[in-house]
Amino acid sequence: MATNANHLDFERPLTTVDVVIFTVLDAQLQVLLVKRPSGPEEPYPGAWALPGGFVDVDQDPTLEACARRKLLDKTGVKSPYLEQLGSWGGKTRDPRGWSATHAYFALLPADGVHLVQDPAKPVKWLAVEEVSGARRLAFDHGDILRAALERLRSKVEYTTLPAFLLPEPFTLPQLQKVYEVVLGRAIDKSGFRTRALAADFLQETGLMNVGSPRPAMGYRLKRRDAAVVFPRTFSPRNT
Amino acid sequence: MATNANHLDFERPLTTVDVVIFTVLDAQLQVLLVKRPSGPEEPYPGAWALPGGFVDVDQDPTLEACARRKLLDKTGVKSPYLEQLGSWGGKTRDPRGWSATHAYFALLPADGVHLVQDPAKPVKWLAVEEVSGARRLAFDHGDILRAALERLRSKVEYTTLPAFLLPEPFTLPQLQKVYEVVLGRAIDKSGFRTRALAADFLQETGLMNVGSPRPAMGYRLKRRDAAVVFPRTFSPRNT
DNA sequence: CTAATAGTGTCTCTGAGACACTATCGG
DNA sequence: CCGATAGTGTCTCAGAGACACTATTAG
Repeated sequence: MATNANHLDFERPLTTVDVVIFTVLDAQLQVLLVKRPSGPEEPYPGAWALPGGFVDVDQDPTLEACARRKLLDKTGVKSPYLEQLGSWGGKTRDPRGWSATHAYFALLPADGVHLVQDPAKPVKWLAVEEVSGARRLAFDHGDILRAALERLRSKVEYTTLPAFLLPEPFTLPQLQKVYEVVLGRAIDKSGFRTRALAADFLQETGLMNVGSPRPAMGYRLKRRDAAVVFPRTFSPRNT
Repeated sequence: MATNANHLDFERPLTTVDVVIFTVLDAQLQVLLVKRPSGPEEPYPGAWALPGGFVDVDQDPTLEACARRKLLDKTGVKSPYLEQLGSWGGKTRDPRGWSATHAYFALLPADGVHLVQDPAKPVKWLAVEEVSGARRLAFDHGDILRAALERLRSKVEYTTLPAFLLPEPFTLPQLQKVYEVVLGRAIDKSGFRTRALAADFLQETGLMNVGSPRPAMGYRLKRRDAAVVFPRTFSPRNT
């Protein structure tokens, strides 16, 4: 560490990873939130925030591994759909100093999750519509959530992403419901079915009885590692 | 800084910003590269790399401002099209320690650029096809460049992004050439024109003589701050 | 049988691809 | 007048939207 190594001797930003975890519960799109602890030096004590935290240079080999660790910590889920969302960094976003966060977003079926409660940091699902005004999130997590929602809603228009929000096997009517919940509008059944089946990403698993009069065909994903892209987007006429 | 503040007392990753700067020059898509300095403690001495470097917590208010600063340093260009690409971070990507980089990508017309040469760090344009095999980039910049290319090529299919690669005013045949260069294939003229004009993102600036027999209408962008999205993607039949 | 949900068939319309055509310039 | 480039018109076709239709179950 002689003359020339001092060029690393400057202040480094704080580095965190945050994860926007979505699911569909009670026919609503929900996001996982964690309550900030209330120590004297803690920023935003008691406020709700996205799950996340500092990168641990000893424990985390990569950013994505760090995101998966945080996800596993809170939900017990090992391999959900996970995608990088972007990064947010600046002088003022954290009162403790210049900080940069790497944001990921994850999709998972609600039934596979046992929320891991820690008395110091309660965890809960909240419908995304409820996050607003009074219920502001800590840091710039409101911005990050908005960006995640925008990304999700835009991708839902032309990919099979919503399938990752459902436990397998699922029926086409169930899948359509999820599309409608995320998009916030109704979709034509016939078009939806043609499109979904033409995309060739589903495998039949036999008829299922889901409490509705007529049983429906059950399906599971051919591949759980990536979403499939439709040739065109959904979009109502006259818009 | 008593009992409770020590929780910030751990090793922080190195934080950098890198910018993938594209232009079209000599009918080729080119990327700006900087030669790594060759000090004794420098990683990848003499190798070509993306322009970038450490975040300066005193100088940079945000990540994006940091990217713009680096861009201005090398090219003298103040406000090109700039978009976040993603982040790459891990234990092994930089021999100096755990590091995370925030990558941006920029599009600019070649004619507006005076490359700012620094004897210690030469700068040059290189056609993206030339970056490969023997000409490996420093760090994981090869991966970052690949991701930027993928993002650019995919967006070119359904947005007006390539317009940011041309000096204004430009003609539709010129714009079409840029699309073809980026996509690496020919596009039908008639379809291209209908589509471009229907997107309503161009403003006529009068006929231009560009050395071809017949003068063509010149155009400039109605808005330089964002790309416009087409209703469908380009894509040849039978694919 | 009826109600309710699953699943299909048919018509239309938009917008892209292919390609032949016309228009306008320099020499 | 000719060659070259700018710009237009016409046909077709894929795939989404709208919506009426049939199928299968529970009670």
